[in-house]
Amino acid sequence: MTPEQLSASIVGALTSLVEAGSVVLPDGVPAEVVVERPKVKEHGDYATNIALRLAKAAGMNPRDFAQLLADQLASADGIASAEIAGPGFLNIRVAAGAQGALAAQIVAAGETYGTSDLYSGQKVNLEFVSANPTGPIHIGGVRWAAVGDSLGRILTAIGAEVTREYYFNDHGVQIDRFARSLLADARGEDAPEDGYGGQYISDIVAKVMAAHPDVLSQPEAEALETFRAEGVDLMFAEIKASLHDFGVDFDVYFHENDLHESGAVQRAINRLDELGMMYDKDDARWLRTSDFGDDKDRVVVKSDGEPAYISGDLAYYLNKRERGFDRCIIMLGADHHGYVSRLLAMCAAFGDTPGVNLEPLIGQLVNLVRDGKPLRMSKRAGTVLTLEDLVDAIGVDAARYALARYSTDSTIDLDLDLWASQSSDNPVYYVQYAHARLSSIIRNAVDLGVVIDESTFDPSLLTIDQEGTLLRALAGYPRVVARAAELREPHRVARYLEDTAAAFHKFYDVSHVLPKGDEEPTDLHRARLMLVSATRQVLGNGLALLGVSAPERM
RNA sequence: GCCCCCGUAGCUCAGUUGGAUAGAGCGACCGCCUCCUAAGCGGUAGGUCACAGGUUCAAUUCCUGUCGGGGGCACCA
Repeated sequence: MTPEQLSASIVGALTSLVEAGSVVLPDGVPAEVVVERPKVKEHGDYATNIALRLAKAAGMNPRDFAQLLADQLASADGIASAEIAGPGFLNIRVAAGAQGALAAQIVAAGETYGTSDLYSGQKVNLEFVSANPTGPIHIGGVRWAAVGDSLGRILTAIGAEVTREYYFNDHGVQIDRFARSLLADARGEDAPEDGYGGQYISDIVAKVMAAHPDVLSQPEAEALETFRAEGVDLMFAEIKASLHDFGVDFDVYFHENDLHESGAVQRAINRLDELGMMYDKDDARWLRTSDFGDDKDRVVVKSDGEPAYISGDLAYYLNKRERGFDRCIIMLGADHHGYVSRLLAMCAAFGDTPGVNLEPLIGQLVNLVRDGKPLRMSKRAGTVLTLEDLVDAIGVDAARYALARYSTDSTIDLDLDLWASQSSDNPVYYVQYAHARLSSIIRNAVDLGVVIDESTFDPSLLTIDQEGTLLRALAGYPRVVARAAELREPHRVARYLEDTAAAFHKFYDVSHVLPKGDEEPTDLHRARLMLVSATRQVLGNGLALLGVSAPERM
């Protein structure tokens, strides 16, 4: 009995009541009924407030409505009891056998347990990180690497066809600054006022000069071009490698420069022109973004004839749509939130639906703390904490988990001392430890010759509270995955795993799964082993959605 | 001035179609290993859910305002 099945039973009961004429529902019977797991054990295995919600429309007292529903439900399969409580809640207890059967279903489903087809047939473009190739990925971008990649896995789990994409800003003045910074370093000069500094600059210079020993004797413009082209390539290779080591690989690395060189920018502008969205003023070309909620119109082509930054985004968005993506999700830091309204306006100007075809997600920033004091980063001074620094300090699993377990609406403080301490304070160990314990039980079961399959599994033997709680936690997994996907909130998966790991640890503490000593295996041992197998499957599936390893031993 | 996010236990944070007695980890205190991994479990202590109104049978949740913290408001990218 899963929450979905219970929901269906309640809908069935409502339908019966309506058909019998016992109740009148002007708006019809709802397609599904939300059931929740009560916080208090006395409130049963599941509870629903559907009687409270429908009573007014039915013109009935909520408790009377609930009573009718309870009587109807009492005869339904797998339901042990349904009681009315408070103003009209319905507290439901599930028959032991009906609940335990889920364990075998999970084991049979394996890696597919929790997946669905909610987004099947949808092509989703997920753009994240997209850090400029003027330096290593710093801590701000790492949050998006962890959250974005996890969101990609979660959307895939609900059936979407996901393309992970990295927009590579290799066009514009920041690249010129980068090239000038490299040249200055090669000449032994200080970094330019608006340039970049740090050890990584010197490292790149050394590589470029090794490949082009004569670069400093080239004319200025030529030397600058050599440093630009080589430097960007080296930087980009380094970024890709860091992300790969972090478990994040993109399907497409899109170069902004290509949009300008291929004429895609001009085509996008022409399209908007045809749609009547462009106008000329003060020698510049403007897009009517204020018609679609932006504060003001935006310059697309500057008065000097150069395309403004937004022109690349116009072309890039159009390009994504032409590649067949129904949904283009872009993950941006809070320092870019001011850009959201014009992106949405741009989407609308193309005649698309903002929030559907284009969906910018804003996440708050990550602060670094050391010795209780905030750490100031400066790109110019080179005091940047990079993705690799973070991984060196706390490892990939802890880093990914730590960054993915918080709502992206919250600014997070990352205490370097705490995370570097590798202490067991980190919740990722709690979940991983549960998985390792489960794996250990399964290994021992094999050694003891205890085997379980559907034919020898008696779900009605899983009767104690901790088994029921664990089973209900496992039953909730598909819904958590669906909610995490629809709300774009991977942290829900992490929190769910912590709850489920806790339910398992509590079960482990009170019930011994395997025979002790020379005890003969019983049906109860086998039933619990099935529950253990199902739990390991769910924790493993969930950790995979976060890109965190599920260790067999710790 | 305008826009976005946040304000819940000492700390870090969960809590969505609005529900019952407010949740977890860490920290503090007291317990539990002759038995499958003690990186675990049980218990105690700790709260005006920032504040004030409003909607509702019901508000931490929705609306308005105030205060506090953070981040933004270019013919820069």
